[in-house]
Amino acid sequence: MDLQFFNTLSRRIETFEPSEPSSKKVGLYCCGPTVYDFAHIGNFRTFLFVDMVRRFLEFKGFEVNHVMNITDVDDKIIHGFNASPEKTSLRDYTAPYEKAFFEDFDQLNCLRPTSIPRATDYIPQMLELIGKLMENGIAYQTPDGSIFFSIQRYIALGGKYGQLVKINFDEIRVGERIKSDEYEKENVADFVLWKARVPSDGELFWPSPWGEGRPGWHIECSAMSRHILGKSFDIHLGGEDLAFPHHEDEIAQSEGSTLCKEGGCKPTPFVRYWLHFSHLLVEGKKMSKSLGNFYTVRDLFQKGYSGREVRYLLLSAHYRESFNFTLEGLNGARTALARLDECLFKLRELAGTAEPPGKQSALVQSFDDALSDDFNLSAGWAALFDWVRQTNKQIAEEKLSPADAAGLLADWARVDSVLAVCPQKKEEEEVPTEITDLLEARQAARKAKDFARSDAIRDELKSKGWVIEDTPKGPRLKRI
RNA sequence: GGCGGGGUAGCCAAGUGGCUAAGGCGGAGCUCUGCAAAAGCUUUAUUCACCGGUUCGAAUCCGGUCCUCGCCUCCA
Repeated sequence: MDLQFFNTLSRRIETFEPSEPSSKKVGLYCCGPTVYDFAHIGNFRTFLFVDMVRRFLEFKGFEVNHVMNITDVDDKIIHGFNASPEKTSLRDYTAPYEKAFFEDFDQLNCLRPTSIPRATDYIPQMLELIGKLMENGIAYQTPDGSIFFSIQRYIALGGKYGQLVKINFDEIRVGERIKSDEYEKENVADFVLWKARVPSDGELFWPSPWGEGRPGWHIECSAMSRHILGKSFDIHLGGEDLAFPHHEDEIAQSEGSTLCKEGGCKPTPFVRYWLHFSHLLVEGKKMSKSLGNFYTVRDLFQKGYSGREVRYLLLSAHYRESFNFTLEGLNGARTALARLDECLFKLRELAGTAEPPGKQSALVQSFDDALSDDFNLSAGWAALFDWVRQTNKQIAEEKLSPADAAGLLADWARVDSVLAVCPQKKEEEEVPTEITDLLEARQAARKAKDFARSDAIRDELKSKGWVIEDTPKGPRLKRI
């Protein structure tokens, strides 16, 4: 089954075809973190979905050029930097947040993007793009020195504004929802490409043909994506809130630069498919610090939850539906994954060193079908858990040969190349001799039918963090 | 005010015209066990916010009502 998903551009589900079908190469861009604070679980819902999309494209045999930018200059960063006691360099200020972001990123088992450009490394490319827009007469300078994008002139030259969101300019309530801007732009919806230097910026500014200043927010993504992926690429993803104005403005800047000032040129389409991810609710409410339902990923790690548990939960629902994140749900994730682990453990035990037969089970097919249908992860998980139940049954009935088990494990590996919830590294820690001694003592007590003593030892082990399961093959220790 | 999502079991969540309304958590029952288990199996919505309508047939389509969330401002 071909991959199909909802394209915000057409507002309908489309079959995905890369621009170069023969090469199977896919260019993918996602707006990355703004490094001024630790990323919260809402941010990571998006990054997790991006990772899932990338992994599934690879599962489908595509070769993905995955670009994720780092926004390391914006209002919040500038304010934070100027308020910080040691103003060494902007990079020194953002580096710890960037580092923390990737620690979280790795914990959640996200694959590193192919390229991770930083905004401040692409100022020349941004200036070049702004220059092109100035040349086309689409951008203009205000008396304070800032450069704005003129939506009116962009449209006059043949550009399309409002590709992602239907905009009715007459209905935008000026002053009520849109703050009257400190800059003197010609039109309400015009947006800034270059912000002229102001005293509060301190020492943070870059030179430009139009005076000292710093880039507007939207221009970085246009400049970086164009530089790395080209004027036109396949998929752009991000949170739903970014559709307007950020993504819309990216389109305007990028396509505007491909117009010609005399008019009559057709714009080169910026992106062929847009994917937007819905937001998260936490305990039924919008996440906010004042409500006390605001979690960074590290908060959850500190509460003892693992990356794979967070990953499972955040990836358990459909990407276009808002998802209600709860701690109760996270506990549920733990139980569900433990059941999966149990099944895999038994399969590994059974498979030993046997070779898989090489034929694919129904699991991979139904998983593929589920995700191919607009990334229906819920259906994907359902397929997986159906498989777990069936597998458990077959194990219990001793119907599986080692080769069968190896085959099932191979199918699982295929599915997990997308889900990525397999325990990272080898989490199987060494069992301390103290614990194995206790286990042996308990076995001796059981053999002597001294059950009071054996149960006491079991309780002691539990208090030390180990639980015993008596299986037909003997006792098994599990870490709590 | 404009635009766009939702309302499915105790909770989370698929399904968008027709087999028994997925799956996960929780609960219940059972099995293995000396007893247990964070082990396994089974079970758990005559019903899909409400009211009308279309249809042989609707959770799914149409009209209305109520509730809820998001975007239009920095925002995943």
